[in-house]
Amino acid sequence: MKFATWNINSLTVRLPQVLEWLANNPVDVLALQELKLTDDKFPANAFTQAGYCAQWFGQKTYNGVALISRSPAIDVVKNIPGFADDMSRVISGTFAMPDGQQTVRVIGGYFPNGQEPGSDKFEYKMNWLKGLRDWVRAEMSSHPNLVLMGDYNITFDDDDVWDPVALKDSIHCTEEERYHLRALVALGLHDAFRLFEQPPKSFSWWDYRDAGFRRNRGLRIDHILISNGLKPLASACVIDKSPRKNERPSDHAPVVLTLG
DNA sequence: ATGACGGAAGTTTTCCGA
Repeated sequence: MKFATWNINSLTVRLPQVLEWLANNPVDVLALQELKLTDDKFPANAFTQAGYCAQWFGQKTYNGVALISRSPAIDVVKNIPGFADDMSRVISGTFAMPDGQQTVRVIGGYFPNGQEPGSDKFEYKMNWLKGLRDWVRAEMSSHPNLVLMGDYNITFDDDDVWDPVALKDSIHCTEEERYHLRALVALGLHDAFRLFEQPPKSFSWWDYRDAGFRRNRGLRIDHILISNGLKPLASACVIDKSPRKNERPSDHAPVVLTLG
């Protein structure tokens, strides 16, 4: 099985790139973030014609998430039960596994940016992370096979940061954010990317400004966390920079996990 | 210290992202 997550920064702009990427990279479930469109504008037919099912949860201008999948999702939930939120940031669904017996619960998330430590948006990010964790804990108790993937907007450590000295304690790199990320892992999850040897300075996002990608000035903030039940099946996890060759790329690259 | 790039809304400028 293959799982992927990709913040595409406007599905309206990036739909052709998503379809091309799916044609070249068949996956079982692709989580998308930052659709930046309302539900009525979601291009469901384009995915159907490409042979994929889709579940989506959009919003005007900002946010918006979707799960694109080979087989249909069941038990789809939008946002975090128990955490009131007027932003569309989370979508989850359950999918059959190849053995036809087991299922896997997949949660796709667009974590809050947080803007700046000390800001109202940072406080919202912390509250959101606590709400997410309480819900994921409950989900894991009923789903031993669970994938939590998306744009986390948090780095794990200095290895995820192009200039850890200059960016120390700045947004995505604060100890408070990293505490919440470690607390998610402590539920019994694993950073799939670090289960494998990786090139140094591996990033999933680069600032559009100042030639960030060309100079590899980036952050690793898009993650795939997998439960203990799935860890023995993991065989590869990579960041795919190939969509950056497009004329108008997203500022994020897809992260792809292979099980089996 | 600031802006840089890109998208959206919506009108020449602002908000926001990371």
